[in-house]
Amino acid sequence: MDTKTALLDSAETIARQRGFDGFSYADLSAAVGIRKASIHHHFQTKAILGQAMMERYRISFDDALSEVKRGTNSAADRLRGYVGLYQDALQGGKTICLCVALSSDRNSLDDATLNEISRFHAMSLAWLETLFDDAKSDGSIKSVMDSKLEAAQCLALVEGAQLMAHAQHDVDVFISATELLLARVSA
Amino acid sequence: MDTKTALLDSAETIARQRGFDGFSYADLSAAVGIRKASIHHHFQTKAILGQAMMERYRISFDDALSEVKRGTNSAADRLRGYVGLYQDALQGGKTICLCVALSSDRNSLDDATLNEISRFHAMSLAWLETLFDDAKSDGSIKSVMDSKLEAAQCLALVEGAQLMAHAQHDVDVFISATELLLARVSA
DNA sequence: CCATGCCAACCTACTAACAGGTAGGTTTGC
DNA sequence: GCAAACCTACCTGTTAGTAGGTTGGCATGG
Repeated sequence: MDTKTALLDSAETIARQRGFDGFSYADLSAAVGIRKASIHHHFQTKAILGQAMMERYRISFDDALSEVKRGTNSAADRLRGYVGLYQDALQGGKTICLCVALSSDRNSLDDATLNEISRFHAMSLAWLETLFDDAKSDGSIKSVMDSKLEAAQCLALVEGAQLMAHAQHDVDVFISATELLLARVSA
Repeated sequence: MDTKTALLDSAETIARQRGFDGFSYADLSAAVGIRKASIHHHFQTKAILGQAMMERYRISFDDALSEVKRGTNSAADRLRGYVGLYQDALQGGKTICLCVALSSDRNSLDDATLNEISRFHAMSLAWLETLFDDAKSDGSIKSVMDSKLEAAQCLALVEGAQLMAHAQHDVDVFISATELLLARVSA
């Protein structure tokens, strides 16, 4: 496999378990099998690696969202798919969404990476807003209020649920926290 | 002021801005005005300091919750007070709840501190569950479902809203994310 | 077809800064 | 005179990052 991709893969895996400050070039070196110094050949600084990692994550998450949209018919199903993405990302409580993981260590990130996080949020909010707009039309989600606010609430909820579930290494925490949201569609 | 208290104050302030990995004994030394080595006289290890910090935070938050309960008459007012606590803790987006801050760096925490985080969650959930139980009686919050689930959802929401608001250093993100929750009481 | 040059990819060996923590001595106030 | 509180000076390990050399494959020109 391409070394650069392997580095991004390992960095993402560890970052999603331990945060941005939680992985070092030494960790990556061990995981990928090249010397620490050689990593700098692919990513000159950790900041550059961080940005590349977050950018790739945002794009692949965007793809996943498109996939959810393509594979569902109602807004309700789409919401189930969305929450499912976050639940899957938990992997039993051991890992979290990269965006949540990096948000925590915001002080060690450079502006470019922070900007990627903002773009991730904006992308998610726009996707959710469309979802709730559609829900108003197809009536598949109960008592939808302002779509923008529904989107903001929904994103904060899944991110917070992930954070808590990860803190306790228990996916049930996530399930409980999102149950009422999903109850608005499954009744 | 008591040096030990000053150390806890500084540690909490920095931890709430930058996380547990985000502050060092050197930082505390500079903030409090004693030498790095002297800090070990008060807190032998950083793990001990972390636990003491989280324990103190949990207790003082418990007090704040009691205060909210004492100062309000309806479940609705209590919920407003609760969300207000989290919004105040943001201080414009610069700091977050210590529990959210430490949850992020869970891998650098020892078991005692993780346990404090669990106790914080349990305490919050119990308090919120009572709140929603009372809301069912006094009818001051719209369409309350299962109280346990409402509590889990509410806690995840405010923690997630804090995380996002902090990531973007913008308190409005918190306000948007919690607006619909508060709309259930202010209508 | 082979010599030359070139460059990406990797290496060893190092640095300066910083982390948490320790050993052991000094100050200060009851 | 004793102990809590603080100090200087140090240690070991880890961090991101750098300097500079080696390797191996590919393209070009004779």
